[in-house]
Amino acid sequence: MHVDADSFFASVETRHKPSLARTPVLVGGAGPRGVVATANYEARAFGCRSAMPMSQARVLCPTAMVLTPRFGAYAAHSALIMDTLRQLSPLVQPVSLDEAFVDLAAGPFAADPVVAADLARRLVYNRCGLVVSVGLGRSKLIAKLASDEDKPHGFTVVPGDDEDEFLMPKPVGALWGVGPATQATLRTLGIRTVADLRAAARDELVRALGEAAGWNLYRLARGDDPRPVVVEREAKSVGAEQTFAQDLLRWELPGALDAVLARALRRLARHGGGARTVTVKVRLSDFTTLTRSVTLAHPTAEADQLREAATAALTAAKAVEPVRLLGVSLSGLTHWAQLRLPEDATGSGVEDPDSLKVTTEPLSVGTAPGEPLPAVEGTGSRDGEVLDEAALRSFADDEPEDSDEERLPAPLTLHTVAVGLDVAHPEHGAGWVVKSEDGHVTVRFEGPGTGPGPERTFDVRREPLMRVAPPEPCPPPRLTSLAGLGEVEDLTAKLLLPGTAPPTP
DNA sequence: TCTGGGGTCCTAGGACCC
DNA sequence: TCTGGGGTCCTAGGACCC
Repeated sequence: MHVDADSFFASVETRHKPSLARTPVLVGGAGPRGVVATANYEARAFGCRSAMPMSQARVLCPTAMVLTPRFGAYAAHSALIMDTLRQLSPLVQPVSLDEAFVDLAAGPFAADPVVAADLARRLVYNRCGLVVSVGLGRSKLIAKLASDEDKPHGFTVVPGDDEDEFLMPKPVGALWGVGPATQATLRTLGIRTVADLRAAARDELVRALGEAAGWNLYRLARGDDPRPVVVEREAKSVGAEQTFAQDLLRWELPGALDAVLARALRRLARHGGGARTVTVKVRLSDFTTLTRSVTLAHPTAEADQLREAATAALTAAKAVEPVRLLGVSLSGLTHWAQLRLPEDATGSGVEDPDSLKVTTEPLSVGTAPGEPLPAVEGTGSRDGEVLDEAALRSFADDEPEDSDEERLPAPLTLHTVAVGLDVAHPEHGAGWVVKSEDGHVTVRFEGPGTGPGPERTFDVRREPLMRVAPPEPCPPPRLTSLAGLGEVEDLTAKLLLPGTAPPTP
């Protein structure tokens, strides 16, 4: 089963902001260089799409409400959706915040996949008011295409016998892994549909697309997709990047690199352990993109070492100003990290790992490679150079971004205010920022449990407004029925969780 | 209208090793 | 004496996904 929440970010927004129901909503970067992350269906009617420059979307749909993303709220809803799916089978593979594969054969519904799929959409709706599309098939390929088939609120079952009929007419671009470039290449071969693809010779595909992609498409065109549902995968890299509202000049680069690196380091700290390779990405104003990487002799979690490597990589890129984007990616991740060694042992250019081993103390007692390390701090380094949340925060302080980690509640300032954020007023209660204009913030006081609420405008220099955490996911005002699912009703009763109202007939 | 940010995977070339 | 074949690791770029 493949489950996909419909226009996920936008749906969470309208769930929390009842006054926006049935009106166009765009979620994404509201700044000059933002793009649309999600447009709801009302906005799509005007031609707005994901990945479109926000400036363009605003022209297409001037009446749309443009909201800054609230990742905390999306993560909470995502967790609830995934939890719900795990009640149908232990084998759940989240693909992103809003999407997951479920191996129903591994759960109690092995014999009733259709019931499970129906249950999935109803349970998710009743627990948080979000609508999902589900697809059922014998493979990930088919299930994913099936969930795409008639969204929103789709429910498509493709029995094994119908796979060819379902697959053949689809454009090749519908297949996972076939983007614009591959489509263009295939078009030169006269291949537009999966049927065309199936008629192509394997060697021809491999010649045109390379070993991996050619083989892959050859098999997918035949409905041959043995990929299993995998519950957990190790992260291979963590990183951060930022497109600046205005291009940076050369003298601004070191400071900007530090700030981006700080965010990457925070993610590394969350992952636990160290990294061996630092890759710096530079996008120039003409959009040409360069990457330069530095690989260390040993994985490390030390900010100084990683910063040194990042600086070296940036220098190697020989970037010419103006610079539009800077990024830092840390790869070669381990769950353990090399501590700083005495000066004489760490002289640059030490390449032979064995020569270092003698002086290397065990990193953290009782933690083997592969075992997650709770935190890097406190591993015994004396110079305090090991990653430390507080220290890192201190040099990333000037960043208004990263609201996802900010501690809430916090006073709303003109620096942190953005349309869509959750706020609270001591008298009027909880609401969200509708507008912010020269010191005056307009708030609409409503939430997932209220109807459309009233608007009020405040002078934030006088009136105390607090930024608060988003509302918790909660059942919608009207639940959908779980009746009519036959013998499984007993089971569904068991699956209903505390806090979820009983089904209405 | 002027192009986000988090990732994964693949390819090709070069260095290096046996 | 005039050039094999296996492999790994690293780097840069690019395609792709949501």
